[in-house]
Amino acid sequence: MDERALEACARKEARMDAPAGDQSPPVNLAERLRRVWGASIPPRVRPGPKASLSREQIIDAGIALADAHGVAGLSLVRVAERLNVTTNALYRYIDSRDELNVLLQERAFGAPNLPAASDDWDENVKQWAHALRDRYLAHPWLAALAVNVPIGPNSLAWLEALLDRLDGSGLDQTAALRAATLLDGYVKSSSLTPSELAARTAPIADTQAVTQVLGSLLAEHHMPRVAALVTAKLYQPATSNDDDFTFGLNCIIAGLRQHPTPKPR
Amino acid sequence: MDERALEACARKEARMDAPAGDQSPPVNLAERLRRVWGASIPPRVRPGPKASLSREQIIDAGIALADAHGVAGLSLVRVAERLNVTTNALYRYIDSRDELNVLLQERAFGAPNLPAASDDWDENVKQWAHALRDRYLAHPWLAALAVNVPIGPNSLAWLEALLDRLDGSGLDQTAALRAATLLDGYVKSSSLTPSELAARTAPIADTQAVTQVLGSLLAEHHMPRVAALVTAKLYQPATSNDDDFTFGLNCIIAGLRQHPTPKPR
DNA sequence: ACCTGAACACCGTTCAAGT
DNA sequence: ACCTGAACACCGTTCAAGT
Repeated sequence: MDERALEACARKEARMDAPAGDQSPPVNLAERLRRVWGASIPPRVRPGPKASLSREQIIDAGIALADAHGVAGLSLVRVAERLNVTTNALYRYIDSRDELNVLLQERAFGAPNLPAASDDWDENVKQWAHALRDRYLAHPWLAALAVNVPIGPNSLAWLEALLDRLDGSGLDQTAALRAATLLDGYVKSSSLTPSELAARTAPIADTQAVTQVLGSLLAEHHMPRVAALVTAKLYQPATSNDDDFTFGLNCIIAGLRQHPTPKPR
Repeated sequence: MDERALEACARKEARMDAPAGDQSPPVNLAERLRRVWGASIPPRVRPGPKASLSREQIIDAGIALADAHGVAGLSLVRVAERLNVTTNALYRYIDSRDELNVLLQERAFGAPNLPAASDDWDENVKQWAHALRDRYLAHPWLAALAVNVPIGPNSLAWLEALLDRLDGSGLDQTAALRAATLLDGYVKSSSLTPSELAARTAPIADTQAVTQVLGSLLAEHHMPRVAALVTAKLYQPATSNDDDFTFGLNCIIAGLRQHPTPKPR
């Protein structure tokens, strides 16, 4: 009898029996924090063969892969392939796929590089938003990457920079955090390209037939406004227009200016 | 020599050779449109054994699964398991995993049920936002579901309803669409719970040690504002506060009211 | 027309070896 | 200490059968 098979089977049973058997083994967050922040730690000299890889190389490969093939094309297997290594070897350098996501996000965000702040807090915030958006546009997969609450130095530095620029607005701490969340979420969601959104991306090629069919369906179900958008070719996912972005951004900032506390600029 | 193996190999080669070999076989969108909208089509009487399943049953199972285990726990395998059927059998009813996502989204959104509109367009829009948010809160996985541009009757009905309620604002068609996109995106992104966000959800249990470590890292790197949030326990992902949502919503609407064209309410 | 069984091309992760 | 080989538990999808 194969002991290994039995063991695996037992493991599976345990998983199925678990009351809310979703949670993976708890991640040691404190440990990950140190790992993610400690990128610049000099490689310790250790006995045994020296490493053939480095975290930086793994990140490089991941970025290249994602840039070329999107989130869907990113996997540990492909990263390893690109580095001429077996997949398992990567686990000497990273914890899990999840940690790779965090590292890629950190690299793609980079440290915030903003134009010098002026006296207008709202101008400063707009600059921040455009700068962050540039990062998203440079890496279309970035907004689609599955990552938990930000814990890396770069993501947090962007948040810090925003809070700094919101200081001039006169919003109290709670309101400032809410404003920051709103702005951050807006930049991210407005940078989400539909091609990255769906796992299996479908070329929406046959627009002719589609608008035809959709148009009659919408008429049939009495949705005149959406129908108007479709026939006016306004309902096009592809065009992530820059004017669209500015519209939303201006709207949010105008709204913030309206908030009780802020002083007029 | 095994013909099958050869064939598969050839297929793989073809995939690898493809210039931008990401795209899956193009989805026939017009066909999917008909399938997604035609839920109420009476089952045709056909020769052969009658179906043991229905699209509705598959959707039921998918919803139950996602409600219980989140996006990560949703798969064709599990759906089939729950219906006492092999995975392959599902392909008699649905096109692909992608189509299942669309169907689940449609079901979870449901047809918009809104309180009667008043004279205040901004009040009407707020009601819309809260109603949609309720749908997201009822199905925490909904905001995390990977779905392309909305094409189903329910998603589009929600959009239609919003555009209808924006009519009173005096915004022109372009501005109204932008406002709708902004509002829709805000409701979605503000409903995204971090537990659904990351593929392998990590229980951020050891807050004690984490805030400790993070605090000193932030001090070291001169991020006083973020540090203040952490020590003030404000930087908690869990609490998707209702006041937070209202803040952002009010802000957006106040901003819209500021827009050149709209008439004051 | 439906469902199954078998096979395929992927995934992330773990463990026992080799050096 | 590092890397490989082998194995595992998943995924979605296709195809040739059976009824």
